[in-house]
Amino acid sequence: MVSRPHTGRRRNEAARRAVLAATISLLRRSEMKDVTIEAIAREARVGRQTIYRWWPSRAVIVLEAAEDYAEATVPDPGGAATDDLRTFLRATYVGAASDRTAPILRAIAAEALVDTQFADVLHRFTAARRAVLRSILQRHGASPELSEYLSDVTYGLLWYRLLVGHAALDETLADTTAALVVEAIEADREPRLARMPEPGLP
Amino acid sequence: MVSRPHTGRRRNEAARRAVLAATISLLRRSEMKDVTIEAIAREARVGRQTIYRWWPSRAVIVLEAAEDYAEATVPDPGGAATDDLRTFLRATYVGAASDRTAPILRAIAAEALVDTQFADVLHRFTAARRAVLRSILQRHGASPELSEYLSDVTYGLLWYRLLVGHAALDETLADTTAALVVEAIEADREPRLARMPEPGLP
Amino acid sequence: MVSRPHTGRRRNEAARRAVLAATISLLRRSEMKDVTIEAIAREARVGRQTIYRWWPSRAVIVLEAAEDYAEATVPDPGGAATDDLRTFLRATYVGAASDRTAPILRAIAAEALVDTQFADVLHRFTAARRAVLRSILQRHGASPELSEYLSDVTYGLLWYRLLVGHAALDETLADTTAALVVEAIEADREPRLARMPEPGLP
Amino acid sequence: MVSRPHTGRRRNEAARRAVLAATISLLRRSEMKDVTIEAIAREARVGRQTIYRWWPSRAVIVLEAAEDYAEATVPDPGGAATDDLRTFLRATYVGAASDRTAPILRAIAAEALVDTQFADVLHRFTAARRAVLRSILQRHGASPELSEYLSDVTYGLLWYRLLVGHAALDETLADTTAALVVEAIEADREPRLARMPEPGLP
DNA sequence: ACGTAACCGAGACGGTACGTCATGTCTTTCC
DNA sequence: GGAAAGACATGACGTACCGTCTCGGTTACGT
Repeated sequence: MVSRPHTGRRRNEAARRAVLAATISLLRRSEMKDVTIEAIAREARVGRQTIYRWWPSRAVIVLEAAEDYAEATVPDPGGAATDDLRTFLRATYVGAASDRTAPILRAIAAEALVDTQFADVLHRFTAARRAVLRSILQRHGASPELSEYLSDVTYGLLWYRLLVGHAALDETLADTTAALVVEAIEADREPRLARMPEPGLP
Repeated sequence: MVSRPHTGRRRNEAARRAVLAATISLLRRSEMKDVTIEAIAREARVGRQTIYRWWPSRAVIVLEAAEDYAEATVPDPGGAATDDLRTFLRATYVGAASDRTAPILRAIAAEALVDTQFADVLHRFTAARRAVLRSILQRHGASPELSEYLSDVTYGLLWYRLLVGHAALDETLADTTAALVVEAIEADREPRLARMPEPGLP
Repeated sequence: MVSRPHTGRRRNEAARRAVLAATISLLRRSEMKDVTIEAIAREARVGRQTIYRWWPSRAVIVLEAAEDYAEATVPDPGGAATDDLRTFLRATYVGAASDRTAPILRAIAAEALVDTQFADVLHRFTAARRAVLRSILQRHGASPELSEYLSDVTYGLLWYRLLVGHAALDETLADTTAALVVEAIEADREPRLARMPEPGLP
Repeated sequence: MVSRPHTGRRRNEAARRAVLAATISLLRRSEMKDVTIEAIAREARVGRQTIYRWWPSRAVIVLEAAEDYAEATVPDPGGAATDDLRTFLRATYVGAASDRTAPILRAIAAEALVDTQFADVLHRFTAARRAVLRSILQRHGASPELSEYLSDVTYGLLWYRLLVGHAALDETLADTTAALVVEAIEADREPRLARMPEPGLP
């Protein structure tokens, strides 16, 4: 006897999309603390149990919403443009800072700081981005170790301004950072001068 | 006529300290989401109303606890050691990453991401740190604009690793960053080569 | 088209009964001021929200508990026995004075005196009882107005002794009151003497 | 050695009067449940501790306020008018029902139902009133036992309407009750007819 | 006149109950 | 068997009073 491949109603794609859309919408309109599962279900006109059936936590909803959103709005993340570091950084910074995206990134960070199980969601999320940047940097001549470090520097700047909000994330910043990164790669290959002395020595 | 400056029982300093100590203790032992006002009151053996009387929100308790703690454990933040960039960065990174401090910093960031009114608390908190670093960088020869940028880079790295937790915040990282910063200052004064071409141009 | 009559989980009858039983139990064991919603929920092992969902106030819980209890313990309120006034009053007085019932009636009165919204709960509660007595009195020949007055007299005596507690509510009292009432009905129909001398009679 | 009779500041009579006046005022304006010690202190512009120093419970404040008030407003309770039953009942019912007095009587009853130690305050309070009425009834020819019973009937009616509030306490009611009482006294001396049969007998 | 003891107002303290909200689970009915 | 509706126990929220405990300041004796 052939085992039945599936019984019962299939997952309702409309409900899934309604939940993710409601999450994005709430994320933009409200503070994170008001993006409750209750509110998402209300907004999406969906049963609360439907959410619990398909997503293990609010964090994961937010993440999936963010990925869904990223996929829809950044159609070509791995295109030819990424060959050029400056273009990549400009797109990255400006995209992250946009009113549509920033609240989502901030929400993900907030959850990660509050909830352990969501911390590695953020871990994976950022790791994917760093991996892309690392490969670009290596194509620009950076060693694996250096590209690791420099992608932390690059994304650190992004998240820091996102977090603190004291200064803009714009194309100028992207260009400055691109220059810094290129400079660092070159310096790593042919050191300019004597390094700094050890602390405590004259 | 001067109205009476105070009537009635004075604020109990022991209760204040108990609340802050309980907050620090919970911050270290638990996830942020378990650091409820309820839990703080329980831990501090204090009436809940006493907390509401003196602190407007959980965020402010956490901040005050953090400041209280910083004051008690970092007795000399502006000492002679800060003359040396590398020493400063080592102390900053290692101190921030310590098991005692990291949870507090993370808690402050979490609140800032969730609560609008607390966001500028983080703003001021980080501004003070950047100001110190900026003055060090300027003593190392950086222009005001460059020191602004480089302190963002430096603290961005710190907060990024604090946030994502994918890599250590140690002395090696501090040294690498010190080198990057010094390199950037020098490059700003005597550019090494031709800059990168404009994107989109041949 | 008739809209859907109900969706979702039904009200849990066990929870309802548990709340009412807990209320009766607390009413007997404690002073009224200790019969808090908190305590009822604890005693009934029921969520506090469940109580707020179904009852608008503590007063209404107590009323429903009392009615539920009255229904369970006075199984035949409209039976043949009530044809006889004396039997009805004996049952009413002795029942009200019993250790099981008196605390409940006193508790209801206490709340009514303290809380406006509970006052009309007592209003309805007592009105139902007076209505029964009124119909008995009318079967005994009393006019509507007189039966209204006499049922106030009869229940007034009951509540007064319940309130002050200076004398018993027993069968002797019931009999005396039955006699008083019958006397009053007869006197209303054929005045004993020249009360106010009828015009035209000697 | 003779113990010192008193040292230190004397009790502030103004504060005492302010508390009692505030209590009477609140009793009239609010529900009993809003007459909190907090509210009394606020209204009287008096420290809360001053209340706790002199009065053991809210009930006692209410009682003292009531006595204070009665003394001030009912200068001659035992005048010649009490010779006449109807006049006495009219004054009693209308006085009790007045907007100034009813809230106070209700408050006393409420406390008596809730607080055991205050129950006999109500006991004594009502006993004094019944004693007056009893002596009037005996002057109208009632036996001691009958006058006991009839004064319960008379005051029962009063308190019942005060408690339930479903009907007025006015001069008509007083007259009707006076007639009922007179009728009962006469019937007790020369029974009209055969009494009712024992319940349960054929 | 001066000490000192008790009173006064104000108000902080640890508690407890309030009524509301969101959580994650369970149940019912419809599709 | 998926989905919407909605009841369930739980527990934190922020508020109001409770009764107690300081506080400075104010009387009003007794020396």
